[in-house]
Amino acid sequence: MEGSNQGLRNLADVDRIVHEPARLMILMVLYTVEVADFTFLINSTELTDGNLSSHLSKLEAAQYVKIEKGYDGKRPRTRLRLTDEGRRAVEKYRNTMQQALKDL
Amino acid sequence: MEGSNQGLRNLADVDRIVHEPARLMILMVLYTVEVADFTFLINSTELTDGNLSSHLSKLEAAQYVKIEKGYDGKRPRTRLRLTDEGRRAVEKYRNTMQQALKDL
DNA sequence: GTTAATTACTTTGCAATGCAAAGTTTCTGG
DNA sequence: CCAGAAACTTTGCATTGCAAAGTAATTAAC
Repeated sequence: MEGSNQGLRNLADVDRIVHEPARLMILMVLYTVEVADFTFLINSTELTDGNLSSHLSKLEAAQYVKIEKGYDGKRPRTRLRLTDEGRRAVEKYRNTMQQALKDL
Repeated sequence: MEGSNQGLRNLADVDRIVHEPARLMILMVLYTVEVADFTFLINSTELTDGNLSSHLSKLEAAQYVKIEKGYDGKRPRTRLRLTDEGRRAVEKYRNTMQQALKDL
């Protein structure tokens, strides 16, 4: 078997997009609810609107979330959901971190 | 009981000193071996000497590791070890992350 | 014995990042 | 009307992590 520091080595290249706490919170919410709007994410993560917006842009650029802009009547309503790639990234991240922390 | 997003909320203020992958690797090594020298840490983390040095300085500034400079014959030898505070920080970090990732 | 290379670090330079604050646009209440 | 509020986006800036360069002492080569 490999040495017990295998989990440790994997930390060197964790996905920084996912690793950032604010984004991990966003991703965790989207992982479980499947679709959420901007306001819901503010409430569940307690991020400021500015930070939520910029993190969502990063997640979109990484192709981890899809941003669907629409309207609820006349008010803008943005809906967010994980892409398949985003879902895989979250799962990979979870495995990496759990493995690393397990034998710590 | 609290909602299941309690673990999520705790992510908002994870200890960034510990959260940084390079430093987490260093801390994990020191957590298990109790004392290590600079060269050993280069080998076990595969960080470059420059990065190891600067991360160790940060960990020292945070009072998470103690840097003991000495000599092995004529060659300089720096020994690193976790402080009690550093050990507690690692344990707290592990708990926070495991809790957050558990129900993801 | 002088030069070259290695060891063991530290410091510097810089592009990228996260957060707060300011800005924008549309809507609603009095 | 017009003063906020809602729903975002953009800007500004201090902080960071990494790579590359620098330093100082030691050993190796010739």
